[in-house]
Amino acid sequence: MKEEIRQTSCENCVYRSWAFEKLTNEQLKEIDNSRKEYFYGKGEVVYREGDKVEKFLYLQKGLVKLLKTEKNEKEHIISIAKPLDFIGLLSIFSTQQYIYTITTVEDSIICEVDLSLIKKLIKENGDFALDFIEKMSKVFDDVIHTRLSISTKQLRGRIAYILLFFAEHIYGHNEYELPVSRKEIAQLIDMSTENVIRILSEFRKDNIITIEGKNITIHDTERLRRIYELG
Amino acid sequence: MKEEIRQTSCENCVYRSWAFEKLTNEQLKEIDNSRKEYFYGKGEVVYREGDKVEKFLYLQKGLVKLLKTEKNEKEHIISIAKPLDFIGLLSIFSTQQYIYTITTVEDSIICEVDLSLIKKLIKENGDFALDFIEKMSKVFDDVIHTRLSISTKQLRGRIAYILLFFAEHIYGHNEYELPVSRKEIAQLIDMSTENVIRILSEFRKDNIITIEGKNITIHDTERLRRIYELG
DNA sequence: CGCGGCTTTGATGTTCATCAAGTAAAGTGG
DNA sequence: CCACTTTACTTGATGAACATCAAAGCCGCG
Repeated sequence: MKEEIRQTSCENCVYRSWAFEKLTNEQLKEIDNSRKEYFYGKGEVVYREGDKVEKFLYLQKGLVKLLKTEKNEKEHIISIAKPLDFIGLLSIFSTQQYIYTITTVEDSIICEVDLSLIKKLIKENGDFALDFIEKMSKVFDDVIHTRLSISTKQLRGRIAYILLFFAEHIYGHNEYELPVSRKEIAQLIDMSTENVIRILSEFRKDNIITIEGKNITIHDTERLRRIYELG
Repeated sequence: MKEEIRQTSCENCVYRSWAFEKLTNEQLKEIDNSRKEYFYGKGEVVYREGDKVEKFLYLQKGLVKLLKTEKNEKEHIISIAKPLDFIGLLSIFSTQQYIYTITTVEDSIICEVDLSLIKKLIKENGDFALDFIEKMSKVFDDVIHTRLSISTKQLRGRIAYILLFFAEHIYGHNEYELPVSRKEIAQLIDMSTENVIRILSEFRKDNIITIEGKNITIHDTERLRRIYELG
């Protein structure tokens, strides 16, 4: 279901005013020429652990997850990325191979640019390079902050976190359709699927949220935030 | 006990052949001029959460820890850095203030360079910029990999990890003096101090290690590695 | 319509933090 | 240098938090 498409040009892309802000028009054109744009249906694998890193990827639309398979076969979700998050960036500059698997969790559009071109532009354009470093730094900070938030909290706090994460970071609404299964939530925040369900039910009984299948409505954001902060 | 010293020049520094490999002699001289070198005794605070970020730091000698204080007052160690690890790097390019506290765990020598100078050199020297990005990427990968290893394992696996970490990553010997207290180990790998002690004792009873106060000797590396890998 | 995956709830057992209490080691002031 | 205080270390006992197991309903899909 992966298929190449070409809807927009780089000039009008949201990334223009973000990652590629510092590029000259010439340089942006180079990107646009090297670039391939792909549509992926929900649940498709974009790259697999061990695949060779040759492309710089960015998510134009949709939602993806980065996951790692443990030695004991368990899958573990590192992070969920939306457009304007770098994806796959965690390793592309330091290893030859992907160390995470990237999978879509919603229909997505992903652009690929030759990594060698990005490297060339970093060398050529100092402002771009510095901007790039600053954005990398921010992304990494976020990931580490998140992992730390999760690992130091107990289950109720983690569920509160993930509910707020989708509401505030991903959708910007208190009412949304969960793009992931209960099991995926469990993999993301280090707990068992059963307990994800149990605690969601608790929150429902306490009138903090409403659940109808995948549809979540948060009624009491403040209370949820307190639960998150107190762990 | 912090005091300014000046032992070496950048030209002979180990960093020369690492972070600053791609700089010209001219540029390296700029670094050397801007640079201040400090000695810190064991246990001193280098920077505190909330301090303004103005300097790029690197550890020339010694060992430091990065820690974060939770809302509930608990301290949590993010990572332990040795020379050639970037320190404080996790945030210096994305925030105005340190989001971690940096403390020495052994006597250390730390160099400071104006961050604005590093930024200037990144803009001027593309090879340096790219090299810098690659090294950042690697450091971040390591931190994330470590956090993930720790959070998905149970206590025995975590203790095995930390014992191997010091043996292989920090000291390169199976016999070493622990630079941190049991409590600090607990803060680093998310468990209670009591259980750190209990599991160390178990490993001793099983003849995997010998403990004499702070002195650790690993007898059965392979068994430790199995414990680490199986969780 | 039946099969497999997702969801839900209850019951059970394990892992782990916490509490308590005591010993050893390491600073601190006179 | 010794009494004193504090901090680090250690072991056992208890209970809470959580994973795991089991069983059943639900839903989408071939």
